Amino acid sequence: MQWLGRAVNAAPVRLFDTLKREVVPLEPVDGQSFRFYCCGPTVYGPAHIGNFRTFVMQDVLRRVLEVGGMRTKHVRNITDVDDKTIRDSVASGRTLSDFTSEWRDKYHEDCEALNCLQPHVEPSAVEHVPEQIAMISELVEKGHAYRSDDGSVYFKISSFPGYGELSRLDTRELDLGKTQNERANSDEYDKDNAADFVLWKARREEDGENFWESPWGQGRPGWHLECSAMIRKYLGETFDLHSGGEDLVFPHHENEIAQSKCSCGGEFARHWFHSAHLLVNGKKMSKSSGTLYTLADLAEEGWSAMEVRYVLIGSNYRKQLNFTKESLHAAREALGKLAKAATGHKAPGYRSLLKGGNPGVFAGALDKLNEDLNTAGALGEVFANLKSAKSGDDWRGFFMVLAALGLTLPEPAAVKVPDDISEIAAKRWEARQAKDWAASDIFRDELAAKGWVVKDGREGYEVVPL
RNA sequence: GGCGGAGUAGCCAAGUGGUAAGGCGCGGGUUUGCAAAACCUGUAUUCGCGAGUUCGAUUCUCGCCUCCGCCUCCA
Repeated sequence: MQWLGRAVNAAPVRLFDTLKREVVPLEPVDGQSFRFYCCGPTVYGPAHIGNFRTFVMQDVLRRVLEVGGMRTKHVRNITDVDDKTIRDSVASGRTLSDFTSEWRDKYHEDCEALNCLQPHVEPSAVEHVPEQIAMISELVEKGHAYRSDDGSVYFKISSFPGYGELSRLDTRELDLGKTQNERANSDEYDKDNAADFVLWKARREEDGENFWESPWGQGRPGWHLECSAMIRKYLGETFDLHSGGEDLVFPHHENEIAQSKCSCGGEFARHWFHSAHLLVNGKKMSKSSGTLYTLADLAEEGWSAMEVRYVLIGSNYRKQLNFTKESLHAAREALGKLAKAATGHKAPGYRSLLKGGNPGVFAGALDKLNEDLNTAGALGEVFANLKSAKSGDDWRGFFMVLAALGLTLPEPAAVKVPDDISEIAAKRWEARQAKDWAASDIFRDELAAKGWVVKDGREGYEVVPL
């Protein structure tokens, strides 16, 4: 095992495996590094906080593994060719790459603001079309896929007995009758079986110039296949873990398993990690109800990305999270409390924390994280032990937990106070010294009217924005 | 209709077969000219409802109620 340091007494990291439906220990299959794949964003618009719940939890998983002493190889793709990216780029009169690169860059900015570690590899779907064509060819050759009359290629589900294992399709009841009718009416598909899914989509008028040459004619790869091809290239036929939002279990991940196992064999993903969706005010986010928040939306209201992150890790990843403004406020207060408690203690760099060590009174918090990423439990442990943190080990442990959670503490207000404001504040202080309470109160009201509030201390005062 | 998940104090939320972490909010106190801030402190005899198993259940079993999500190339 290529262990880095390991936290003293740290338990091995265990995680709920969506496929096995139980909490299992995570160990790298190659004994070197834990290799995992995350389904990344489709870059056709700004990512919303629901997307980021998934990405942040994946980031926490990686951090917990690394802080626990394990090496990782993290691959997360960018989906930059699919129905939506093509549709919207054509509509805006821009080239696909020009259009998607704008949103990809914005997404990167958001990831950085949320303190998400960069994946080691971030492959773009559009740059791996040859790999995808090669995989489809194999599937056709092996009898797992067929070309339809219009030049599309479909995966033949009946050729893969294992289909449906991840999503328990055997106990599900696919409403095939309904599906078949819809498809028949839509005149869009030409499949042997209604459940067969597309690997290669034949070129259509509305796709514009977005097509590639293939053995089956001009067209473009199907969405499900992109991930399979990139995984094969960067992680191989058998790797440690695959993750994404819970909505991807079926059909996306189910289809990936079918494609990958049928084309190249191997075990594919040994473990599956899915995070539940985020709700806003108790309901599914939606544009129409105005609850589809982006980081930019929340920043306009004064909320920082770190406050958002705190909310996102505030509850169990397997449960739906109800996001509210009140929870953002609670996050702000909690982060401020942590920052205050840690005053005078400098956070070591992330890499230096990976050397392990004795986490002192915060060992329990790390244990919580190691047991199925219990982020809420870990935060509870942190607060419960905050007052008893004394030694160097204790504070190192404190920062190990924060590093595993990916939290950074707010700097003590580095706000610039305008001259006129500080002048009024100074006058108020003078009045107070002279015990001229009437004048003092007038100055205080004046400051409040301009949006500032004074905090008095024993030796002096501080002016902060309201 | 099928599948999955959830119901714990005003809100968010952890957890366990042995009697409820933590955060926000709120109450009280110290401090303050009064506030704010800060600090101290209090805050669920009870874990949706009803049975059952057990010495004992919030935690296990069964039934019921309510809510949410998925089954449309939405993380």
